[in-house]
Amino acid sequence: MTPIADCATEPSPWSPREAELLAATLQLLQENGYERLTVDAVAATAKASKATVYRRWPSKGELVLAAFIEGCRQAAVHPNTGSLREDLLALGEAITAHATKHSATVRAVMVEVSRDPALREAMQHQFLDQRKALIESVLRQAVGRGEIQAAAISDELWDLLPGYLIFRSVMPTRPPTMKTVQAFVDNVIIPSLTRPLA
Amino acid sequence: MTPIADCATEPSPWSPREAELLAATLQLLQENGYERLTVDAVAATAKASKATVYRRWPSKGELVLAAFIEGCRQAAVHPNTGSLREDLLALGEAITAHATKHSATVRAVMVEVSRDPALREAMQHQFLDQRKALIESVLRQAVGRGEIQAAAISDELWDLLPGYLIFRSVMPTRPPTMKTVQAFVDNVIIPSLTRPLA
Amino acid sequence: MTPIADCATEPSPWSPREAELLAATLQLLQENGYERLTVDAVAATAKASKATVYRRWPSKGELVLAAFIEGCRQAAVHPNTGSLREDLLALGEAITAHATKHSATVRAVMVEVSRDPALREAMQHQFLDQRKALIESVLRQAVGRGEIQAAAISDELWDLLPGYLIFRSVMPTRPPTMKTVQAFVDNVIIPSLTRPLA
Amino acid sequence: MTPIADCATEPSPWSPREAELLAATLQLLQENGYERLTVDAVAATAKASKATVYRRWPSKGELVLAAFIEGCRQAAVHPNTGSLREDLLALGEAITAHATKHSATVRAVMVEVSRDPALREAMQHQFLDQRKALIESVLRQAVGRGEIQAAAISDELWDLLPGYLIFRSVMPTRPPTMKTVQAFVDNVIIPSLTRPLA
DNA sequence: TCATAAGCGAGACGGTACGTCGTGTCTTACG
DNA sequence: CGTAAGACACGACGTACCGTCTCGCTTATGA
Repeated sequence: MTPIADCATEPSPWSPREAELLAATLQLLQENGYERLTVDAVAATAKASKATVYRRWPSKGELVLAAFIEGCRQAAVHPNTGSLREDLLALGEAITAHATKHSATVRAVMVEVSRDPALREAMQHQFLDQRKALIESVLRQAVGRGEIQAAAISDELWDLLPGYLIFRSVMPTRPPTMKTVQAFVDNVIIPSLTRPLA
Repeated sequence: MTPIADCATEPSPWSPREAELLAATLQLLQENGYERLTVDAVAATAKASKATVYRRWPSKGELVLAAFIEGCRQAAVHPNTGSLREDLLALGEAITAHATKHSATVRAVMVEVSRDPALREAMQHQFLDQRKALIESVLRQAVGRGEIQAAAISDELWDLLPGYLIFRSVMPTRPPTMKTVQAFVDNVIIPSLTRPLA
Repeated sequence: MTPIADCATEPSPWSPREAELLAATLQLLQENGYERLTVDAVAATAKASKATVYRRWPSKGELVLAAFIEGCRQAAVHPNTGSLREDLLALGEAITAHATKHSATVRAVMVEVSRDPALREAMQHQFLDQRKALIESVLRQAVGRGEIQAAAISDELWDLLPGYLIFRSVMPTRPPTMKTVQAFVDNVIIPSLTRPLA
Repeated sequence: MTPIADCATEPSPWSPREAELLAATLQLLQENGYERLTVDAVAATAKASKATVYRRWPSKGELVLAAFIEGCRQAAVHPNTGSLREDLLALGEAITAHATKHSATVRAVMVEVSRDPALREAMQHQFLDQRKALIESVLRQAVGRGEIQAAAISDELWDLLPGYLIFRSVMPTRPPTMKTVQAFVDNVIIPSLTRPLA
């Protein structure tokens, strides 16, 4: 079960200094959560000034979203194991690991994105589109291998795997585990993808 | 295996005055989101004073959680249609309607609950436990009717239906619709519950 | 130098319960100063309820003034030593002792009285008039004994002795002492009263 | 024995912005008294924000004391008429005018200074020391002119003139007038300073 | 002897100011 | 010119106190 990052991860659009600021943001989000994250603290941690931060990201929300997307970009995986089940497990585990580690960030992003259409836009184009493409590519490969039928691929429910796992990460009472991922893949996704179609 | 559809929803633990405050909170949350909700505005809307609010709920987070739970309690449904599919659809649609309407509140609750163990506790005992019991009762009824096997009921994934739908409500880019619910029930949950078991 | 309280001190106009409340007020004023005095604390100290306090004295200001006046009434002296100097020393020392002990109360009374004409009125009739009469009686006795001329008695400066001593009590940097009183009587008041008149 | 009448009043320690804030404070104190003065109103009057006020003066008490001291500094007089009586009248009238105009501030300062040792300290070094020096210089000039004996200068009663006049200003029932000052100087202070010494 | 009312304790309530903190804008001085 | 430092206006937070009020409980008389 070796995830293979052959897929060209597009390069970071950020200068080294900007990457530092985003990393500081991510770290502080992880430590303190969103509400206790202050732009002052981000600047101080990166030994920068608030103006430097605001010059790039005109609001706390944009900063946090940028940090989130950059964090996801860095942690991106492109499993290609030759088996649908293995691909899904790899993907699920990667998502679980990252979302659990950065659950505070995910919650913050949900809040901020819902408040600002521009952020929604950015989220869509800089993150969701890629993720959807990734999942569809995994499924199409499985179709190619004859594991599932093409008609089983749903546009409505393409985010089933990440959606449920992120829900679980974001609910602080029951963070997902590897057992969760396995049960979800074996008992939900595979049955759904291989169900008899009308 | 007693039907519970009409089971007495436990009574509100709040005095009329408190209910007013929670209703005002819920309404303002819906209108403005969590960050733009001010305790002053809650008090003003309910023609109360800030002190009156803080006497009950010592922080904005606790107020919002209480309002959320009370809102869920009032909107609670206990479907008992005699068919698993219909029960799940009814449940899913109720969850979707409520979560879509109150998505800002749900996001806020996720953030607040993750910050305070006491809120986590309250969330668990005053909300999640009931919801889990409700879903298990729906499934057990289906077992009683022979629609599914008892072994298909999973403790790990009991929140599959609400989890995914709430994820969709909370991601502002793709709110769930009735079509989403139907596809999810027919193509994911039912296949999962009726899959061949080892 | 024996101060003699032959002068009929008029009886307290307060019931025992009211006297308790005023005593509690006075004590708390002494301990905490005016700003940290709360009506709640007064009620609690006297094991009464706020309503009981407010029924008698409709505001914190009136309560404090009443407590002040009652305190002065209880500590009143009427020196009659047969010597002007001794009378003045006795009076000055009594004033000094009381005003030093209750300086916080005096400050509070000044503030409150200046804010409310009704309190000003009460202060005038229930306190200042008596005090003025007392001092004039001491001076008139001295006139009778031939110690000073009647013309030396000034209506403009009748409060010279209490005025300066209270000023000193109320300025927290230099509370008056017995030495202050003696110097003031010997070097200021007596020279003033026995100065050559035009 | 150098005349100090025209001595350079030490410059204001405040920036223009700070002076504005203190002026606003002083004006509002005069209009509303201390209790009805709000820091919000001070900030609003000076088109500043509360934080700006609190950055300089960490409490309402410190703000008010600073405003008082600055007000006194601006109104300071250094009489040098060549005659003790005239000097004292000038001083007394200046004190009376200022203390009458700002009686609410004086009362507030007494209360606040008595509550906080740091304020007491500030009051002592930034105000009382100067005032004592001023009076002693007036008296020493009179000694130089042979009007009074050096031994008549008392360290215990140096604040006789301001003390009584401020007492009168602060008691709202009998504010001092020019007649008061004249009577006090002629009938009390001069007799005291020119009394036969042992 | 009992009830009916007056006074009381307890304490919730609306209101208002406090002092704190974070955001996003701006200016100043350095490199 | 970009940056670090940090002041500033704004506005919400959570706390405290005032003066009003509504509850029951007691107690003290009048039927």
